[in-house]
Amino acid sequence: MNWRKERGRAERGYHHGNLKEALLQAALGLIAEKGPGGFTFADAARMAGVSPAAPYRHFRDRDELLSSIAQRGFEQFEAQLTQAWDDGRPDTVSAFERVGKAYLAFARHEPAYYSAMFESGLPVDLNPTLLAASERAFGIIRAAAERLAALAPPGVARPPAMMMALHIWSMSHGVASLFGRGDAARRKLPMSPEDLLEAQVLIYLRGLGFPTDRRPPAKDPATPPPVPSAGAASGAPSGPWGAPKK
Amino acid sequence: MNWRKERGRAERGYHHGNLKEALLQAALGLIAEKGPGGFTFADAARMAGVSPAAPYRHFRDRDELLSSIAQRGFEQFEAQLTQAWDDGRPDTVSAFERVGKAYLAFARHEPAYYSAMFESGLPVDLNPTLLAASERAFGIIRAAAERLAALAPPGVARPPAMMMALHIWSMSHGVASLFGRGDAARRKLPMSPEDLLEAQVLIYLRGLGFPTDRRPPAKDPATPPPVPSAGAASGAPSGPWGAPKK
DNA sequence: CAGTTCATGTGAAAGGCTTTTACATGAGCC
DNA sequence: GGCTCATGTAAAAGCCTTTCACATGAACTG
Repeated sequence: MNWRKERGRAERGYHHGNLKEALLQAALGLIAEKGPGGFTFADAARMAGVSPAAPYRHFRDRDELLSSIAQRGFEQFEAQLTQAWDDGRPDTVSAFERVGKAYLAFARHEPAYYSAMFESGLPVDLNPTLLAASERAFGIIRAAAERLAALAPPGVARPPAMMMALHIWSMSHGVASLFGRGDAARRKLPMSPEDLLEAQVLIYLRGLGFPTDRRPPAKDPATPPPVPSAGAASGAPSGPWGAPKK
Repeated sequence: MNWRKERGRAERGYHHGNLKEALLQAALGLIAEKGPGGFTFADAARMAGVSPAAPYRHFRDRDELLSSIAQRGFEQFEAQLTQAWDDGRPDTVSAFERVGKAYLAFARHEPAYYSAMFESGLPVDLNPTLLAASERAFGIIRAAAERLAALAPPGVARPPAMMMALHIWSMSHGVASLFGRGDAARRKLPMSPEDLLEAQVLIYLRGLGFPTDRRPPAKDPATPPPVPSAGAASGAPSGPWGAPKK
């Protein structure tokens, strides 16, 4: 993948040859460890072994670099969600839950992208390219919600898919933002973010009339389906429920 | 309240007299308009009419000022939630929903506090005072959840209150972060954040077995209770549901 | 009331970051 | 070989943060 960086600039020659990419990678690393506010244009340049002015040949300013990272983040995000959704296979409900897990997994494993996308203060709405990428990612959730809504129990009126999608997005984003990051600066939980979100989504779907006590073909015995509303100490590997720990 | 600021420094004399407070207010304004990252220690000093070094007599550094704002924010937040909860009057469910609305109202009307609290990248967990304030605020939600859990329908097993509280917090925070801010840099919605959250919470509660189709004493005819799961074009003043607007 | 003390503010300076501008280098192309 | 243009450099201006020695004056003390 990288084939000619990270060498003393003596061997590098005057031209870097891959600076734009090197800057993006450097910035990604810096954001991961110091947050989107702590990242510095000059630092990225230093890390790539070029002068502080060199990055301006590739990005108008610091914000444009940040936008590029957010852009790329939304693209990867969309790819992850698409893969998780897998067009609803093997069944809509379990694929839907996979999407939720993928959301959390992205926030956890790509904190730098996630920060750039959602916490950098970038005006997403004012950047058409970025906005489009963001909407493509949300589109996956909406498509999934549409398929799910079509499955709504026969008797009841069908829930609006757009609303469902927004609800699912809010839940995922809320859990991810408050508890889902790998970094230390988050709150302690009596259960994993994944379990928290899964229970929440199941309760929500049940509220829409979906039968969620399904325990389908038991295709994966390694992950016992949690009992969302009641059973208390279910499969959660963490501490017991109601311990306030205050 | 303020009684001797905002005058040419000629009249002010050598000592400001109220600098700490003035700095907090200035910072609050700056954060509101430029985000927690855009706010500058020097700007706050200038706005208060003192030299750039003066703030260091009141805050160890820029981060401590930010922490103070977050701290104050959590305190106000707690107060708002407490008032909204009103110890569960007149009935637990409607008080509960008022808490959700108060969460959104805070995010919307106090964007500067909200940013400092949740988006400034401050390590809340590492600041005991801040952590305590944050937990006091969350405590209101937890207390409300506990009262609500106690009301769970008789037949079913009682849902864990802590989990409910975390779910409600996630939903509120997700909606507020994604759609709830007054500033421009957020996404468009086919409905108000308030309606979106209310529907979500109602569906969630129904999923836990609560009867949510209650239409109580109709104490306030001005706000028609939305039909959460179905009826589509309910009382929402915005556009129709399913219009993707893509 | 005079004198002292100490919190609070000032000015200057060091060091870093951002961004611009003129100039240097060399890769790709006749 | 010589041109051209993308890419990098050096230097400089301007702003921010933070520190340090020093100034001011409000409050206390006798």
